Amino acid sequence: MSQQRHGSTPGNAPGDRAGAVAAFPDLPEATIARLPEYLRALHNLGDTGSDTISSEGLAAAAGVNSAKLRKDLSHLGSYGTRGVGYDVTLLIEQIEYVLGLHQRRAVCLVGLGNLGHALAGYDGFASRGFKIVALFDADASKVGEEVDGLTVRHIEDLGRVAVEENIAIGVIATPAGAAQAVADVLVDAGVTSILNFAPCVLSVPANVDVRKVDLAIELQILSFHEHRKASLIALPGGRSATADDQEAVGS
Amino acid sequence: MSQQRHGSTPGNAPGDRAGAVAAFPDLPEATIARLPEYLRALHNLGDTGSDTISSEGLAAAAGVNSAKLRKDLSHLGSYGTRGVGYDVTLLIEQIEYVLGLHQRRAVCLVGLGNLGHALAGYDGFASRGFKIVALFDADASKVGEEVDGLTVRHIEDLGRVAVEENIAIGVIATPAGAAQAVADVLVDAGVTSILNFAPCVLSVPANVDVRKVDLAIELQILSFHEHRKASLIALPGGRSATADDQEAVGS
DNA sequence: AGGCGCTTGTGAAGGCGTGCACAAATCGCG
DNA sequence: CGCGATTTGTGCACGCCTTCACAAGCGCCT
Ligand SMILES: NC(=O)c1ccc[n+]([C@@H]2O[C@H](COP(=O)([O-])OP(=O)(O)OC[C@H]3O[C@@H](n4cnc5c(N)ncnc54)[C@H](O)[C@@H]3O)[C@@H](O)[C@H]2O)c1
Ligand SMILES: NC(=O)c1ccc[n+]([C@@H]2O[C@H](COP(=O)([O-])OP(=O)(O)OC[C@H]3O[C@@H](n4cnc5c(N)ncnc54)[C@H](O)[C@@H]3O)[C@@H](O)[C@H]2O)c1
Repeated sequence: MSQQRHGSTPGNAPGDRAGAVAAFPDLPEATIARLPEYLRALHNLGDTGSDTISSEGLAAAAGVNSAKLRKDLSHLGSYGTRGVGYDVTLLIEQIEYVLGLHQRRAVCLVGLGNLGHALAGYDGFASRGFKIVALFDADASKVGEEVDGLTVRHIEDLGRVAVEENIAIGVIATPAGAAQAVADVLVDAGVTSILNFAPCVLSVPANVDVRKVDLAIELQILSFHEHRKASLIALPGGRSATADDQEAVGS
Repeated sequence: MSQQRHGSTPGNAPGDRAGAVAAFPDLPEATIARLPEYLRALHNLGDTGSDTISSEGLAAAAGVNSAKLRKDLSHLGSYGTRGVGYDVTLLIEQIEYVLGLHQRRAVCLVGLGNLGHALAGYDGFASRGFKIVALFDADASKVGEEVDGLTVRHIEDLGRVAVEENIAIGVIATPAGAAQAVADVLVDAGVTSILNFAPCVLSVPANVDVRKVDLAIELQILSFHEHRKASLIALPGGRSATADDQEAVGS
């Protein structure tokens, strides 16, 4: 993960694709994580009339502080007009370009169980710049099954198909025990981004990015806050009179 | 959200439930988010022999820095032995107590579409201290359906059932357009923690915690890194010779 | 043309989180 | 009983991120 900094050429507009292979402003990770939120808010706003949006308005729609929003957007090079706001369509274009959404990314999904089926049928992929191009499973009884227009293939074919379809992102929806093995297969096939739904840590080469979605972690964080809230609040309001350090569910 | 610090009474073991209503060490959010990871790693290690685990070993299993792990654990009050490590079962007990997992939390799920069905059938809830006690949907054709041992109820009944079952956590798996309305219903019913799968921001009172899981955001973050990697790397190794600023998917 | 109100972009300050490096503590063994 | 090996707990420094506050810039109205 080499870093690269360049103070010059701030005008890196989506229009001038000529020298577009050039370097990237190295955005803070925190900013990158928020750009998709801004993008969604912009798309929602796009329908509702106005051509421009103020940082205050967009920040409200995205649920963040307006100063933060301005700083985030300033990192990708000033596309607002003082006294007016940001041009909605231009800003959408700019953010989509930075996120690499100007090209449709090929995604494969591994593991067609409970969760895998839901993901395969999810239209949120296509509507946001991604396309599921292949489904894989190890279970012979699943291979050949047709899911949402795609035929489930055996995981052994992953290496070949990944190259054919130029797959960049792999989604793992297998049990935790199989996840590392699947990750290895994906890495061998040249996939450099992995989204992992299995509750386990994956070890991959440094050039591969892994993000994980763990339902249990989210719930446990919420549980902590419940616990804290219940232990701090004495008994004002609501039905919280029931002591927290007792049974919550019937049995 | 008042803060409270106490240097005394470091022995706040999960055993002495007598004065357990007392204050909480105000843990950093970042630490809280990692505790579930440690817990999972500990459970995995629990089966494999040894009674104690070193910070180095546990850190490796959880995929974090060992210094970070020690600092995290130190926040909940020193349960390790110098020269030896941490007692596995004791540490599990302690973390589970801090996370409020000593009691089983009642969870309800709203929206039994594609994703909702997968979540309802997920065994990762029960195995980690949660219990789905009710399912809700607005679609009359879904109400009455039996899913994984529970009957889908109409969302109008949510208020009543939430009190009956003492529901603390609500999971939203409806389309984005309905999510805010569902959140309002949950809040009115006294639910103070929400896990939101719909791609939208929810506005709730300050005492309600919301966490969101957004697939599209995760993918777009990965997409950004793909874009960056492709624009930085010239053409060494792999099959990355294909220019990034071109088509990725067939059409 | 000039002034006024509005909004962006950013300097600076403060807070939070991370990781190093080491002192303190404990165990096992001779 | 003492010593060395080992591992925890933490002081400290550094960097990232957030937030405030305000100057600079832009458009509109008179
Ligand atoms: N179901 C949910 O709502 C949910 C929610 C959050 C996380 N998860 C996690 O997602 C993962 C999948 O959950 P699920 O409920 O769909 O499980 P599942 O058992 O229903 O499905 C797992 C699928 O993976 C396939 N598989 C197993 N080993 C494989 C391998 N080596 N290569 C390819 N495919 C393989 C199986 O054949 C099966 O089809 C689990 O790790 C689970 O913890 C599930
Ligand atoms: N399917 C996935 O894999 C997936 C992944 C990530 C996020 N999501 C998100 O999760 C949500 C659900 O996705 P889905 O694919 O299951 O959609 P879906 O359309 O299949 O299911 C939505 C369900 O919500 C119910 N519903 C609608 N309005 C309601 C209301 N006011 N009260 C109660 N129930 C109501 C509908 O009757 C339906 O059963 C969406 O917001 C989607 O963006 C889905």
